[in-house]
Amino acid sequence: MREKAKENIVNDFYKKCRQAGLSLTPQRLAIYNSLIGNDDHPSPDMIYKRIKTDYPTISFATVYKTLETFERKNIISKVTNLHNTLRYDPLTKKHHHIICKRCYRIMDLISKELNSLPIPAQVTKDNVLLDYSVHFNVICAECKEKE
Amino acid sequence: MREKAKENIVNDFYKKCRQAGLSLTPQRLAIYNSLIGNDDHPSPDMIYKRIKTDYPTISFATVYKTLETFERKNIISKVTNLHNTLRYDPLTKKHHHIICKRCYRIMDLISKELNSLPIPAQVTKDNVLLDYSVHFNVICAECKEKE
DNA sequence: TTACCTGCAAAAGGTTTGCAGGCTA
DNA sequence: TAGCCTGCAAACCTTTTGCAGGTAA
Repeated sequence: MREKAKENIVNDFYKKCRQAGLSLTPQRLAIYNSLIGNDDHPSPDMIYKRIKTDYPTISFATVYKTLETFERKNIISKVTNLHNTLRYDPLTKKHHHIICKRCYRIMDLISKELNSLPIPAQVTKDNVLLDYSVHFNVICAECKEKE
Repeated sequence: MREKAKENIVNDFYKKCRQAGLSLTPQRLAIYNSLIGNDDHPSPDMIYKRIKTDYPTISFATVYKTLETFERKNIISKVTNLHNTLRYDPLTKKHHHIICKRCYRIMDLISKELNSLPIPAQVTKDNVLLDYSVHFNVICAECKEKE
């Protein structure tokens, strides 16, 4: 059963690569596996460390490049669109953000409706909820123009 | 009128600092002003550059420390809780995230209700909407335990 | 065989830290 | 005056880049 599940993951991966026009390499499979096998949303560094045991010569460059490729081909997703640098906001009251995925422009969005969403039980079950906000990922007018 | 508005901002700032038990310094006022005067959610680097003209000896350390202090005292807010490093997710279908503000643990949240929110007109007015997700900022069980 | 992929090393950003001197209250 | 704040410089961590050699198809 366990073996079967593993095999399915490998087959899935092969299929996804073929569809995306990507070469199959052991390194890529290892990186994919280290993501699929965990729900901890790893950083490149965490992935590098997990793989290092089986692939002692793996490099950070490969990890970074592979993750970026996977994301571009929609095989995985990136949680952190605004990781590049800290960004601050003078607005401290509850609000939401519209974020351009190309230029990282951030726009405030004040919306009564979004301020009173139903909170899923899973959120408050084990955690103390501080606040929440909705992120709208967009391509802004200016970036759309350019494309 | 203009002068009056400026004066109000300064008074506001003084009040906030007093309430927070912070010393008033010209640098802090300058940093605060550079945020209040703009809705572009600046990075520390952008703030540094804006202030450099009036305060040629300002340092990055001061900008970083001041911004962190302001945020801790709720005078401003940080847009990017997950800027520390890239984080990836094998889940590509629409979902949401529960994020611990202390340890940066990220948990997936799948919710039908949250998948069909009303989209405010402001979002689609000028931009192409790609997707959206709700971020729940929490203190997770483990971190709560520690505090 | 060809194009793509990997690994190395160096460089480039962005952020943090420690400390000495200066300023606010 | 005491304690907090600033500015400098160095260190640190994460990410990117260019290139030479290797591998998948």
